[in-house]
Amino acid sequence: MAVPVRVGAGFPAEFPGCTPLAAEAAANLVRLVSDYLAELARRRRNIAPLSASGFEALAILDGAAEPLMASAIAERLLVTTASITSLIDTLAARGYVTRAPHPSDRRKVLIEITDAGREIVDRVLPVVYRAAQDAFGVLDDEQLEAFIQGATAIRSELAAVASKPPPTPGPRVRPRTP
Amino acid sequence: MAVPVRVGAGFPAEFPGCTPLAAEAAANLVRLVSDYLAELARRRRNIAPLSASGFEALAILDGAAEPLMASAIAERLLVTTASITSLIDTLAARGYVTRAPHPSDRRKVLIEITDAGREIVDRVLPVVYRAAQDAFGVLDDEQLEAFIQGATAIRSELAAVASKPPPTPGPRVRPRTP
DNA sequence: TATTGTTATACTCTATAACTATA
DNA sequence: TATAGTTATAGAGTATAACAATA
Repeated sequence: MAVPVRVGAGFPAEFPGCTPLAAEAAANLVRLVSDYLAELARRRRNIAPLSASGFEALAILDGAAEPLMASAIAERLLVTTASITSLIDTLAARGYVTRAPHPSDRRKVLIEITDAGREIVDRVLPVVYRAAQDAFGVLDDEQLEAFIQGATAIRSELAAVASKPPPTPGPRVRPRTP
Repeated sequence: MAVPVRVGAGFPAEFPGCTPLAAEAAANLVRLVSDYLAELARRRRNIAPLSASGFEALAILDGAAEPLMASAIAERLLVTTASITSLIDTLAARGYVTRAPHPSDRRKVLIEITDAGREIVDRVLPVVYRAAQDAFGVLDDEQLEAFIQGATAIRSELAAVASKPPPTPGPRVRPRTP
């Protein structure tokens, strides 16, 4: 039985700018997602020796239902085009994608998923969603909807602060050590 | 304004084993934590050129209030002792920790945080908790407590399934593409 | 023999910068 | 000049395996 991550009694004195509940919610969610992603990786490992980005790129290509430019995949994965090149190299070497020239603009390369690649997606997606159900299915619909709404509200706030310079909070009030 | 990640209308037919809300809650929380960690990394970058593991190791040493064995840090960070060696190398090169021989067992090495290391912790912790407050402070206490309890319940379930062999879910019912 | 830590090595992921070839 | 992609290079992070020193 897992136990919540909690801050100590001295926390409000040490960090007056943050409520214990905000710090605890952040810590518990980071732990949860870390554990969840580890379980996902464990279940995926039996399917193919691909990185999370590799599986995700295949799922993107499968969902697009048409070949995509390398830069389109880079955008969705939030990585540089240079990083995509080596990722595509790996996927192509395993036979999961092919490169084809763009018909009208010869600078561009179209990435197309192969049948073997689609088979990987067909096997991976049920595993991913089975894990989601196994884990998050312990909550009821109302709780899940509250998670979704809460997560969205926090992400909105994060998007707002991400464009500002990082704030310089007040100093830590280091507890005296006896 | 961020928008919730939602699955499509065809989801229940395609993945009968998973409810849309479970899949959506998982996706939204992964996105949230990813965004949150990115914001944390952005704010930490102004303090010292250290990795997340580096900051965490310093915080562990600071919190322990006494020198720790290398293996103790490895345990808490969930990495091998070989990985800790190079992490400690980095921290020692920057003057944030020192290695000292264990007084009675000469196989062991005690890692001690320096004043410079403590200064880093003193500057990093307020930034971390300020970010937690900025982001999670948009929810009220009741919502935050629900997050903490829900995250703990899910982590318990994850701990339970982690020891079992990964399940092999039913096949995906691929939607017909026109 | 078992334990602690280090070294050697390798692999993945990602980034920046310079480059090619188009447009 | 600008764009799409590749190559070259580098660095972080982590792992496994072999090893040395010590218990």
